[in-house]
Amino acid sequence: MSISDPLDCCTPLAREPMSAESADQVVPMLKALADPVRLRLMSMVLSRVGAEACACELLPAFDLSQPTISHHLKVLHEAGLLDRDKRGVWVYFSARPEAIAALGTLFDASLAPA
Amino acid sequence: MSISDPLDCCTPLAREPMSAESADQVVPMLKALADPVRLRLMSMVLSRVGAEACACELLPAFDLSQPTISHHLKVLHEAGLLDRDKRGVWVYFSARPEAIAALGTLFDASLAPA
DNA sequence: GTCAGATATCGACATATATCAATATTGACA
DNA sequence: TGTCAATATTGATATATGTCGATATCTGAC
Repeated sequence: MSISDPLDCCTPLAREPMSAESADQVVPMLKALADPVRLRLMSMVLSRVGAEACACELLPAFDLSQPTISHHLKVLHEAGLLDRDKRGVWVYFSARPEAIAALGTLFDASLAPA
Repeated sequence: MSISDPLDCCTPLAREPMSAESADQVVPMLKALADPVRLRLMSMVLSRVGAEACACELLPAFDLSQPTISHHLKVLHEAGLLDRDKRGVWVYFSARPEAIAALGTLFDASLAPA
């Protein structure tokens, strides 16, 4: 499974009209975050020291089934937003700083034309 | 129709675990941008001087029907990302800088815990 | 008032998605 | 080997969404 590299895709939206190809690269990340559960999962992981959290800690924060949380974590992983590391029985997810940085760049308004 | 105010909803994802209520406020904006056509529309508007563009200029950039583009612009408007101004027969859409700024803040990685 | 052009709405359809229950897989350990 | 606990996958279902054609609405010009 190929995880897209978020680094070479993101210039500020205001810099120039985004091409269809660039949009297709960024949209999967935005789609992944455009869900309240996944946005909170991402925030929970990012808030941890080291930006890493065990799936076993994330699950009880939601009133959702284990398969549903597992599905959402998979979506975030496949979008390139979370790395997955299995240690024994537990799985740890860590945020990919480049992905967050890329989105920060995307919405950087400083380059907007006057 | 009430357009959500994007200003009072966005702290960096990494600052603290986002509440369900905050997520529900931000997600509509992310949903609106999580589509390649809408992301490009937003970029096209933001790239213009004054961050404003006529619908008549946006339509021919896509190989899509006029109702489809009109629908996408409406989604961006209802998400609070675009303002709508009818001048005569033409409709001009302008970006709401606060909305972009709010998203920039959301993905500001500078506050991530070590 | 009538016409033409710009934009919006409606209704329909195909596809995508969020969720769950049931089940499978994986790994630690007795 | 067998069991238990953590996680993933599967299959099903209800809902949301992107798109179009047809039509409606709005506005300026004649």
